[in-house]
Amino acid sequence: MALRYAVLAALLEGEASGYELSKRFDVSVANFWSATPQQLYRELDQLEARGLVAAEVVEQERRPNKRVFTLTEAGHEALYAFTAAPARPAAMRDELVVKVQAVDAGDVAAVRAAVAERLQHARAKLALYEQIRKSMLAGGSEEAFLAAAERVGPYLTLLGGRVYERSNIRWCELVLRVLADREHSRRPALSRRATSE
Amino acid sequence: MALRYAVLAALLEGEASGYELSKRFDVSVANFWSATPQQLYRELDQLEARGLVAAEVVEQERRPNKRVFTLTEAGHEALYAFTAAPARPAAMRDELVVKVQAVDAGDVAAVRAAVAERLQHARAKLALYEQIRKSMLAGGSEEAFLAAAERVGPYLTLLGGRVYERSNIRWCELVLRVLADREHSRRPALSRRATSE
DNA sequence: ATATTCATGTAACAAGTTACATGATTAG
DNA sequence: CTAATCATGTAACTTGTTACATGAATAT
Repeated sequence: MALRYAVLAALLEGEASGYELSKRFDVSVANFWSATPQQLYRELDQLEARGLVAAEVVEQERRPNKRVFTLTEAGHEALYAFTAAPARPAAMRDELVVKVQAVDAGDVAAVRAAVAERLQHARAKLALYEQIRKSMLAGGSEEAFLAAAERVGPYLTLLGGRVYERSNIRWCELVLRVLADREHSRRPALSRRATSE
Repeated sequence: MALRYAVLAALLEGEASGYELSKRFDVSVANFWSATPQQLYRELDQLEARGLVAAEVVEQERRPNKRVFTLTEAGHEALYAFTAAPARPAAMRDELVVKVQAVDAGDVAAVRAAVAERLQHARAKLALYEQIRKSMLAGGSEEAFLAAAERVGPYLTLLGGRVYERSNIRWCELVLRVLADREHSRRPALSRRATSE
């Protein structure tokens, strides 16, 4: 269900083609929802069929034609209704955390590498968010921005991404520290079955 | 794929029935993966068919019989291989964030209420994590625990949950502050169409 | 020359959710 | 006596992922 509204919310930022939306929803950028292009094309078709978005084919000269989508009145209403409905708690699902949970029975070096990679990624994302924030504030203060802005939602979710990545960074650093200490203090490479049987 | 390994990782903590696992994976508690009982029963059947877990029917007197699952050698190997494989980045998917993103075109009061609820939930979870942490440390220091513990994975994911809920709390408080300020400074209830058309 | 970007889609599959069904036991 | 806990499952459905396919334009 929520993908539907994420798409409608994304269209609040302005009309877009499926391709353009797929950028806004790209895992490596998205700070409020992520989805693959395939999900978006399917969802957009359904939204159009239900009349929540309107598609207009824009012919391009040197590019394939594109279908540009806009929110309809019904789409606005559906989005409004969504914000008014109760939200269910977010489910925790992160592969990396499973690896860390299983690290004692796993390949410690590989897990450390995966955490290090996540750390790098989190830092890159944080830097990106800071940049976006700067350009949103356009030289002014946060207070000024919030007082003047028509829309605060995108700014708030941006700050959410910032807070999230920061905590990611803290956790990754902590995990790396602990695993490094472990490797120093424990002589034998931990066998898979060190603790069991 | 990852649910499979999350189940195997959970069984590192000791044998369990489907029902018992469903507690460990309960959304309101899970700090490393969440899943519904139905997913678990299905996954356990598959894992058993592949020989990654072994089921033993335990007959109980005043309770329905239960199937208790344990990791097999093949299960250990599969889990090890999983930790060694590259992880893909976690996708961002949280309904509440979509509501916040759309708050300017939505029911502000309802969104505030939803954020407040999340805040409460995050505080409760944080308190739970602190309690679990305390009982894991068993009166000693973190250093002592890490030096002595056979398994550090569960402790690290617990800290992950702690860091995550803390950032959740910070964000929720921030969002509530901003939305409250907004309501004070803006006289007219924001119509859904205030900025468009 | 080759890779990347723009632009859309189909098909098959894997994962996750919801509703329903059963039935005994224990705690309030 | 009612609700919660223990314990397992089926079926239908919705979401999300992966692989494949097409094809031109631009940047390296």
